Amino acid sequence: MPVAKNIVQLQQQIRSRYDDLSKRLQQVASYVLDNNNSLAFDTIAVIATQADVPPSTLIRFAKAFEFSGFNEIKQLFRRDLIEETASYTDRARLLKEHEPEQTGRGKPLHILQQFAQVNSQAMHQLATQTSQQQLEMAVDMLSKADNIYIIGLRRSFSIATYLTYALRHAECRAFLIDGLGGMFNEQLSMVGKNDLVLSISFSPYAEETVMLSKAAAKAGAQQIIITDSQISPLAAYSDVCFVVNEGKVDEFRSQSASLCLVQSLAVALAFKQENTH
Amino acid sequence: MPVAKNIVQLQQQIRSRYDDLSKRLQQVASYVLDNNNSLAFDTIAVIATQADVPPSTLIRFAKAFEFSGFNEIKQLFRRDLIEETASYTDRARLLKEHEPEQTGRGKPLHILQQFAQVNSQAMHQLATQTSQQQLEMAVDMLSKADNIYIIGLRRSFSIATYLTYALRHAECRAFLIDGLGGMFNEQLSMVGKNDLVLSISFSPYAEETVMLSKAAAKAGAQQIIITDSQISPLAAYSDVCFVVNEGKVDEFRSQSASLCLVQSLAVALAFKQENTH
DNA sequence: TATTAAATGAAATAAATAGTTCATTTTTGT
DNA sequence: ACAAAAATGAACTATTTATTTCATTTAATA
Repeated sequence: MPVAKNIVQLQQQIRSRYDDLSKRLQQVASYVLDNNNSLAFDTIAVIATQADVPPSTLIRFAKAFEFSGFNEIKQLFRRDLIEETASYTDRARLLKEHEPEQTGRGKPLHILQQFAQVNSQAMHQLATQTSQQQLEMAVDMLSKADNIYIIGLRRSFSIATYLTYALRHAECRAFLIDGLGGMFNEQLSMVGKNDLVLSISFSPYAEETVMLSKAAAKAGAQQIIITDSQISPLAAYSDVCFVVNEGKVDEFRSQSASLCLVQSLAVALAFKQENTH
Repeated sequence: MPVAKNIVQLQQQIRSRYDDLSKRLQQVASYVLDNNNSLAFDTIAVIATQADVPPSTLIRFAKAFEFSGFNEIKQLFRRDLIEETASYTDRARLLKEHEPEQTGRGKPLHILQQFAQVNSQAMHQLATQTSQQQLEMAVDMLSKADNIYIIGLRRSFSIATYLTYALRHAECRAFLIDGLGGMFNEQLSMVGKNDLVLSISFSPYAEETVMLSKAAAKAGAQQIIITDSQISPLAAYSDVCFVVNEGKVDEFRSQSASLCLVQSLAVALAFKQENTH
């Protein structure tokens, strides 16, 4: 019997061997099967107390399943928790540690696989960390605004571009602030009281985006912000602020989660319009 | 100021005092705000490395916020994670059991979850169905081209936009064909023999994109195509053709997989340039 | 720019946590 | 019921992890 590589395997092994274990080891087994969170977080001493066995029994249990110590079992549970909820950064680090030169570092396919992995993770995080309330508020604001001005420069420009396209398809008066013809100021000055500004900006935050945010605040317009950190300079001006944890490969940040968020907003808005007309 | 009793309180305190903190303490602050899971799981040594500060700074940070040590902060995040995962597991179970009206069909969060889900799958598919050979050939062609012309209209415009941005950062002569000022024909006619055209087009295929493809073929330029079907009208002209299977929610197609592909190409190219110079 | 205070980081120390040992108890087979 | 073997638990040791210290650097003040 090989040593278990993840929780599911371990649980299977425990169940299949349960009847052959000694009394104390059964106690441990049943605790291990029922208390995932405790295993991930508590110390051996605490776990031993909870399971009502001496600490050494835990180590014996681990060794009975071919581990070098109980800590390896705890690691298993930790990693599982991380995979369920973790920020992609944690994930990526784990990947790098556990998956050395498989596809070949720097090779295109390897890069693609890393991005795919990291994006997939970021998607999950986005879905779990975004609240219904934020979303509904944002959609509501979008649906009530006279005009919607969208700004996102440099890296964020493509996201802004897409959102503008999508909102137009939801029959919104959406305008992309692109600075075309050097007309940033002219475009910025259009924002009025019943309008809404949606800014997308990641570190390093573009000057113009921050300026628009200020201008919008002054004009009394509502604001939705999509950014990458709680302490983003934009967060201060926002009515609704989405902090998106994008994945990255080496130093290259992905965009996928932001794109997903933006598209979800547009589609949710489309649904809403449909139901109210 | 009383000591924070939970994550939300702590985050508020950090944000409000951020500007008054020293440089290193700000580094820690920003890491603490953005890496919940790392804080729950990693040791001080690991966190210090990730935040790029010495361990002692973490303890100083904790003390600046009235904790007795950094471990108290870690406890805060652990407790929060336990609560969060418990409720997430519950929610996930409920979702599966009551599929229909639980999160609410058409509700923003439900839409976001669906998109996150299908995108995550699409990522996986992309990573497994794309071949090393295609990718390497594409990267090679990109690195050798005199000029790179990129076209993608309507829905694909944002992807084209992003690729242009990314290639410019990899020090490529990349040009976005955007039809600005009604100059499609003028832009198209620039394509020469040693140039490369990268077209992105999904059904329904934009006329201009197909035209460019033909023009490029006539001019003897190389072509990379990103599309959604083997029988796309573009596939015929391509030297390398990526068929991307995007996810969709109801009738709304996602874009994330294409974005991921495009970014991987750009990063792979950047790596290649770096290694050859 | 000289002086002092604040911030920083490397290395040492303290605390905690995990794992080992061995004497004792319990079980098993005859 | 009696070895012999297996299981058990208390106390000990080793290891890892958190915290403190202090010499050095950086920034502020006069």
